[in-house]
Amino acid sequence: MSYYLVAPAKSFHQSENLLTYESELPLKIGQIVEVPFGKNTTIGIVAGKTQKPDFQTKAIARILYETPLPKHIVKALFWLSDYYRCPLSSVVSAILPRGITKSRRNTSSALNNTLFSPKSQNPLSAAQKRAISEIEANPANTILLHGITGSGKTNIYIELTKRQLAANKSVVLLVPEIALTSQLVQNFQQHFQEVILLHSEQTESVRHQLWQKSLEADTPQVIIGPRSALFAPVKDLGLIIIDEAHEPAYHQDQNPKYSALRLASQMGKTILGSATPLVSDYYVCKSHNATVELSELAIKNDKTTTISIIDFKNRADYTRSRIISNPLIESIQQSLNEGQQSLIFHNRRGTAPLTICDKCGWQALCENCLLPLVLHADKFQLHCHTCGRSYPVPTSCPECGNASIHHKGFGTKLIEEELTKLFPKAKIGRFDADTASDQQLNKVYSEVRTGNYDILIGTQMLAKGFDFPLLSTLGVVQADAGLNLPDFSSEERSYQLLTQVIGRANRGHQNSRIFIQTFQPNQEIIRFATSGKYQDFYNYLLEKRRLAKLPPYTFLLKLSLCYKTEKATVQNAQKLFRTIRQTIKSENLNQIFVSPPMPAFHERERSGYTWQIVIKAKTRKDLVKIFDQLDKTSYLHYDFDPYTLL
DNA sequence: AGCACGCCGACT
DNA sequence: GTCGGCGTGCTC
Repeated sequence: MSYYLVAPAKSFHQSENLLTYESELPLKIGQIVEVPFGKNTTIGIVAGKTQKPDFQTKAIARILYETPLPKHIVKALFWLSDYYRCPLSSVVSAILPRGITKSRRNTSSALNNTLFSPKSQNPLSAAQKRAISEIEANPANTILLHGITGSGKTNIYIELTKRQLAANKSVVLLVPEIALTSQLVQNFQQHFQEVILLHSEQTESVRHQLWQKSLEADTPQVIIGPRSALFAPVKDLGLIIIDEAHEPAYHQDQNPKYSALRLASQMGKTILGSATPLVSDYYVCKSHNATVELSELAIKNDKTTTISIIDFKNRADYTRSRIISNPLIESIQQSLNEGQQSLIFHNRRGTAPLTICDKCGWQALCENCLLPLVLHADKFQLHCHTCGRSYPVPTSCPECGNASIHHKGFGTKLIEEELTKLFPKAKIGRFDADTASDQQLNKVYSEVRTGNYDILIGTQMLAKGFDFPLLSTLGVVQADAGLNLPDFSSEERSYQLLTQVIGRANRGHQNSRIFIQTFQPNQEIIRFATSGKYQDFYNYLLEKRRLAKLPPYTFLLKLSLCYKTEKATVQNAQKLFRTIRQTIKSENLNQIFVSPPMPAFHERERSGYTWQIVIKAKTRKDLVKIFDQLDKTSYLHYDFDPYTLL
């Protein structure tokens, strides 16, 4: 009889806790087994052999797969639960596909998701060749490929992948969202026969079968998918490529909370591709001499682009419309006359984001979240964009009874109304989460591309990955929207978004005119994004981070407490705060900065009250030390290296 | 984490 | 009483 340590998919809070089971058959590390657990059974991953313990053991029920998980996946299992202090069970559940115990009927058509149509690769430019040899010569494990939009990062990914396959190694390519990057996906499918595409619209059965296919394959694989594609059990993982590595989609915000960038770096050689890297990632890679710059356009471009910044406060520019400036209107007209497209970008859905009473100051808030409700005039409803509830539009104030209800601010639906009035003959299309929920995202995508539209209105959905060959006018309605959120990453996200939007017009198809409307025309971020100078932005933000003791100069831990009542929340938050201070004192820790408890930005989410405490530390080790001494209850939520503090 | 259990204050 | 909210213990 042998004894094995098993990491179960259920219910253990402490990360080191493995369970011991007995087995007649020999087991291999990484094998997936079904084991008895309490009154039920669960699945688990074999973690190692052990001695007979001094307690009664139960026998392993069965081996689910003969083939064990590859080493890099087993390593990821323990690294994740240790680094992020999350339950081992939550990691096991994330690594294994849903419904792994079920047997699947083989529907091979669903599995053949590749559309291999061999196509010769565009020849590599000199700059691309140089970038590839720099990457290959660099001994660092994680390399940041900093390449502007249109510099041809895709070509580099394809070449690196070819070389890995030739060496019999597998490649995992992470993309933020499959639908929006489908040009990249199509390019890969044209070059590689073995591509396995993973995405959120696949059924449990298809995902399970694709997982099994890569577990049992004996040839190297190319996997394309979202952050969870890192858990594809490929043999001989040679390279992980993370495209648009600055995207928030690479941070999972439910347990196991993790950053796909950090995890990838632990699993193997990693390339981070981005035009606008996160300053923390750039800083870390730079300090390891692991950045590769690609600043030349792949295709020479003789078209001109002009950028005008238009002050929202200068009302003389807004005589024809309250929200679309005269120069932008004139440019749209010119594009219409010349049979070209205009793109109007605004990152706020709905008609109006505030509904208030002018007499008594009452404001329409969601009963659930206490956040402002957004008017959707076409449906004649108020919507909560946080929890999705909808309410009727009040005609008189529920507080004072006066009929002085007003809707303030503007969203994409109001912009659509406005443009329809200004250009009654133009074909106008609005693309945001409201239109995408009706239709499929992919359908929206093809509609935009084949586009019979004269004017496109959209949120950040349209800012990413789309190529508009006919675009000659680009308007950003309010570039400083979202810039002043009380969060350390809001400037960085505004910069990224604005850079991406501007990139839509900079593709060299047409001479194009860009109009940036803003209340803050001299704000640094707006200046850096419109001038396209990443280094200036980087230096500016890095200095701010240093002064504010924020990443990359410190590590962050966000603790939040959520109870049903405000009283319980505040009391427990204060108790938590005292415990933290005591730990710092008794452990004699230095350079730790603890914020006092404060209401979270989304204070009322999950129909409870949330307060939070943020700890900054010079070393991550100290953060872990403090965390490990706290009483863990199900009311305490925690996030190491949080992406935002909201 | 998720579940069972038992304790406690608040309310019909 | 009894119900909702909360703390505690348990899982090889």
